[in-house]
Amino acid sequence: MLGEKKMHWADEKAENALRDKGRENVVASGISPSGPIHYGNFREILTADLLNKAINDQDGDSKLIWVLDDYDPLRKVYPFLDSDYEKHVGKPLSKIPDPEGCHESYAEHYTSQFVDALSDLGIEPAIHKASKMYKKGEYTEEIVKALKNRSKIKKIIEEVTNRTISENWLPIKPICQDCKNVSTTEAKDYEGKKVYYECECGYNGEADIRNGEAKLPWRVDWPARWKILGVTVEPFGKDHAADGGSYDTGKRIAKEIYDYEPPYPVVYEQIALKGEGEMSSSEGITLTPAKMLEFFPSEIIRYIIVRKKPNRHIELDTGYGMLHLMDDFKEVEDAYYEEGEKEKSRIYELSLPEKNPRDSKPPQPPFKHLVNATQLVDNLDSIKSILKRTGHWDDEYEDTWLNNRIKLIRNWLDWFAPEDMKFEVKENLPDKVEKLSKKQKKFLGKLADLLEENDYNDEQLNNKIFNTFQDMDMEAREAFESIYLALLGRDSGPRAAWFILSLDTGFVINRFREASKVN
RNA sequence: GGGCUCGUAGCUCAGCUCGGCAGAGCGUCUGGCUUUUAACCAGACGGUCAGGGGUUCAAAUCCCCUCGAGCCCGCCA
Repeated sequence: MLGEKKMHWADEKAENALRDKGRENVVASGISPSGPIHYGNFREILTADLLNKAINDQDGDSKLIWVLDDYDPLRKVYPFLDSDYEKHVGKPLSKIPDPEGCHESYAEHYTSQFVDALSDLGIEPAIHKASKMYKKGEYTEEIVKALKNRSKIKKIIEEVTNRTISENWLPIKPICQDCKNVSTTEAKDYEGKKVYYECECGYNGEADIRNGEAKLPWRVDWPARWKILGVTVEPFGKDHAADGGSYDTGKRIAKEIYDYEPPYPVVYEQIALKGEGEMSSSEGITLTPAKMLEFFPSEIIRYIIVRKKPNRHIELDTGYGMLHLMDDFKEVEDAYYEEGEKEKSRIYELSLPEKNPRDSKPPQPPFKHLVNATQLVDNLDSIKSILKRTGHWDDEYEDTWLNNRIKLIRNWLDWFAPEDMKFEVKENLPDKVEKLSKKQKKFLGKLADLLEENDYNDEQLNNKIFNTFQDMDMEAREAFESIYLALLGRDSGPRAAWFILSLDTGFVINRFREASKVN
């Protein structure tokens, strides 16, 4: 792969990381479970996964970790929370009850949903919970160092961010033993492993830094964590990357305080939902990977992110966008199996949740076709026969593939499909039949007669339809339009003969008669 | 105040790192499949590369400015 003219962005960055950091790498993601972990957050860990994979593919020795920041305080009562969560604002997420009562804590609840989806999407990071790391004393050495170097750290933050920090500031946030808040405490002094603090709740106490009674503030926590876990590569959002942001201060704190080279950074852009704005749990604009798995094939969920460079903004369009995605994905799939463009083929490999693509090309019935078939008939065999008729299904293909795809499409139709992609056989005579001409009505009447007289197979009915309108000196379009207007209330539809035969014949006869009698 | 990303065909975008004839898919239109389409095949239409200036034999690509869209940072993480 090295030396190829076109590499995937993950391969380029992996090459850089290997050059800067050597063969052994730890790729970290640092998502915090402050609410439903959405697709925008997923970009971070997928980016990390891709880098990890790409490094290993270039003969590196890399592992993927997720530092789960569950010691982060709840910032506010998010729209999805009950108002009585007010009392938990400021407490670490691991110490707040699960809003739905099914897990040990708030953090646990949102983490576990996400972790399940991750494994379906082929990502299995080693998880390091910040709460555990603090409680087990893994941070002790770095906290002590931070406290000792408090004036240096203060100076770094002041220089990089151009702000002034109060003279007696300490780089430590104790968790109030009384009210459990971390955002309302102020460290006043320290001695050895003890920090003396005051809390807005009125409690004054001391915190032992070895067992999770205090945490480092973010700007110091991050570099400390790099050192503790040996992080060499880390993707993070542009919020951290802004001038004077936490990567800028983290870089210097890592080098000057912890004597550690900061990780190779990969900055990624946010993901927006078309028409709604950037995803953010605090705004309630969220689409989680777990939810997406109910209507997107898993490889597409990865593909959306894989195909874009991390610094490109992504606007996720779950409506028409789905059609584009499916078309585009076919192209990269073809590139892989037919030895097309290297970069596309690589995008395909990286999009699959599985380690390796299957030996032969998976089924590729056109998405729109499948959407139509799914709406037309309701069972697997009928859908299969529609696909076979158009040459899009092979008996060698597995039913499970199709079953799964149909399930996703049904959900998509219910939730996101644009109206003009949907059709349904109208229960009652559609209003649009008033568009029918005299001739068209007569034609429908004749069709009703024919259906009444005899049973037909699809070919026979198709021929009858053609004979009928040709005898009447009608245009094909005119004739078919009348059928669709009567049944669907729209002027086009699925192949008429097969469509009619998939419905109840008595129902169709009645409908055609009714339509033929409209004034 | 500072920073980032984006602006290329009706739509979604690639191309920009490293300058060399403006591209793809979808849509549309036309034709084909001796029988319709929202299957399939072929072809066509379609662009002041946001605007202006500069560098260059040569600029979508590099530099500067302007406009427009979205976002981020300012002792929260």
